[in-house]
Amino acid sequence: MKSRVTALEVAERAGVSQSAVSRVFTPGASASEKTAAKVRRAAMELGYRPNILARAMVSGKSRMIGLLVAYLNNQFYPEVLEKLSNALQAKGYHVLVFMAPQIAGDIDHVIQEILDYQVDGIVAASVALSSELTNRCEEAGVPVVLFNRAQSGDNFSAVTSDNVSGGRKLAEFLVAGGHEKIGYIAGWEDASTQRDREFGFRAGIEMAGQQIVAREVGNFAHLQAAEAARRMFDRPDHPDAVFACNDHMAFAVMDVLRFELGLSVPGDVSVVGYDDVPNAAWPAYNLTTVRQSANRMVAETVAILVDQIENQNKEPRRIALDGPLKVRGSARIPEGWKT
Amino acid sequence: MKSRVTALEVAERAGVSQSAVSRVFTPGASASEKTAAKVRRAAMELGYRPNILARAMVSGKSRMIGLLVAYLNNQFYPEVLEKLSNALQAKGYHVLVFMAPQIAGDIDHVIQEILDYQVDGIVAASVALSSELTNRCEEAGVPVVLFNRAQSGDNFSAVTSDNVSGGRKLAEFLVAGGHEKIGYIAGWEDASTQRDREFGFRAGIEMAGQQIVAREVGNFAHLQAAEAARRMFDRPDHPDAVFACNDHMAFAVMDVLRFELGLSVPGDVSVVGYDDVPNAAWPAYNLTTVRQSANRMVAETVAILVDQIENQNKEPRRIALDGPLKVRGSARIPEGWKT
DNA sequence: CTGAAAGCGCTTACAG
DNA sequence: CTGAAAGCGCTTACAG
Repeated sequence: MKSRVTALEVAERAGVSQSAVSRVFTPGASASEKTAAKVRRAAMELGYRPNILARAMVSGKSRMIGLLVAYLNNQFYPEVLEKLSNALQAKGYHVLVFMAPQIAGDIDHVIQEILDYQVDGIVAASVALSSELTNRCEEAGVPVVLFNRAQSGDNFSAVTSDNVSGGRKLAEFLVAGGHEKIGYIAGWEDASTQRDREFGFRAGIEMAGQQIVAREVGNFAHLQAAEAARRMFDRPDHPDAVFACNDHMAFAVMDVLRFELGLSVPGDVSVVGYDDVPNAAWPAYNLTTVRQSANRMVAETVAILVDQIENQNKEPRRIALDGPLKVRGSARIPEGWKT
Repeated sequence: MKSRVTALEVAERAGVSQSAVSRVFTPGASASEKTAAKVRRAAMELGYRPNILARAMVSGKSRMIGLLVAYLNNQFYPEVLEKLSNALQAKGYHVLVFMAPQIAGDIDHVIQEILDYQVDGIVAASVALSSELTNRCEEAGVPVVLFNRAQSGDNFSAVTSDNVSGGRKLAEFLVAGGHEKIGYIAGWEDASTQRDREFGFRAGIEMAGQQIVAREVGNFAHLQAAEAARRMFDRPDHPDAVFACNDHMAFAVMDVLRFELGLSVPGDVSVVGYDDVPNAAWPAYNLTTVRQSANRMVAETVAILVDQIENQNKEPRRIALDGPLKVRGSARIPEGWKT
């Protein structure tokens, strides 16, 4: 193991100064074509590549973005990670991944660790940050984007879909389908997505003069959603429709209804979800849901991050993207609602 | 944005030298309890945390592991990423993620980028590396572990399941189930997992005096697997059983059989897969498969990596973990095979 | 355009 | 145990 080639070695071989080597490898720096050629030649022969960490030290830019993520078993997040990583890669950044701890209090530690790596920005997916933490990030000059989670406070940006509107659309759809006993399976109660989707859903139901007749908590988890479905549906007077707060839970609900309780979906019960993960379109589920575009959310996230990093723009931005209803066979489809 | 607190500032406030501060924050370094107390106090008051990048420069250890990954839409990989990240986090390392480009030739560039970040090790999941690249990594003293892919060459480690044995088990299972027209849907032909699983599967089939009667290529992709299923089954003399080279493809195959071609699974056709991703156990699919334990594979990967990094152990290791057959309802179950 | 010098924030021999 | 000094591999004013 011979250690890495250094800029100084390249400089010596090319017969120029270390500064010259640096300039040739720094886009936009001034170097004559003649010098550049000599340097590039020597670098090639020696197999030289600049040490990004050293560059980061002096420039103060690590070109790393910290990503804090939970719920990787929910298909939405792998998609987000893939797209985020690709979009960032295209801009010369890379993602340093941190799994969010189960205990909310431990999240602060992890954010500190992320900061220790001198990342240029942070994306926090589906986690809440204490205001103390967002303050620390602000002091450190590290922009933070909350992804798929909103939160009060004003020193960070947030990108979500319009969860209230999405919830309302689902309510209107179920009401139009003639349902009169509508249930709701909640996500994690502290999550803004859970609260907003439920708020919009209830608003839509109440607008039609109805009430939600049953409510259980599934905490965005497969097993807990299945339990919730059992409690809600293993009884004669069960609802005739249910909104599971995300697709990931809706799949568990559909499986319980069909394979444990012998109920037909959508014959006996209409099921709808939220996210439109790839699975939702698979025939086995064919789930009616609200599309939350990972593509668009990631694009907004990257745009905000890069703007804040490269233009020192300190203005936090809140984005709530509208998501269309995807009407599919897991629910009774009212006349004229087919998409 | 006030810039970060430095060790020197802490030293001044604590009335000690910069070296003393460094020692207090370096596990195992010698500092008196008295000094340590003063330093810790000053650090706390100032909100000091060591700059990991600066530490990395002088120590030569970045505590970052580069992960090159493709196929994030295959549920196996999010699970791997989550577990790998957690296991590494527990050892004080973190994962820098790079998405593998579609074009095989571009993979070399990406590995170079990974190396530029001075990672302490590399995990390449489901991608092949040119021997030139593994040589570069070796020269740079960066251990490489191929994950879920084997390859000839001798300067890197590899962790897989025993794909040959797994393929054979599936063949024996299908033969025992009385199937006489067995088909195979291949993954990406260049992948060692594809080759090994097919090899084992064929061996098992031939051991029973049979031959594979149909073969199509699904390239490990959902859409292409669906196409492959259509070609194979949209005809009267279709196979009575099929092995899709991974679960991700098997789901697509099952959906096509049931919802497009009106075939019953397992009534008309038995379907088996490989991986045992979470979805496989869901009632909608209930897929018979070979368990490839992300947990165990990740544990081996981390053990190898950490050993090579921390003990300068240069010995490459190849691990092929045995995976049990998970017998489930997507296939006709022979007497006594229920697990 | 180019080079010598300083410095990014640490750690690590080396003396004491 | 502790401090002064050197150095990790770069970039960036500063002169020329």
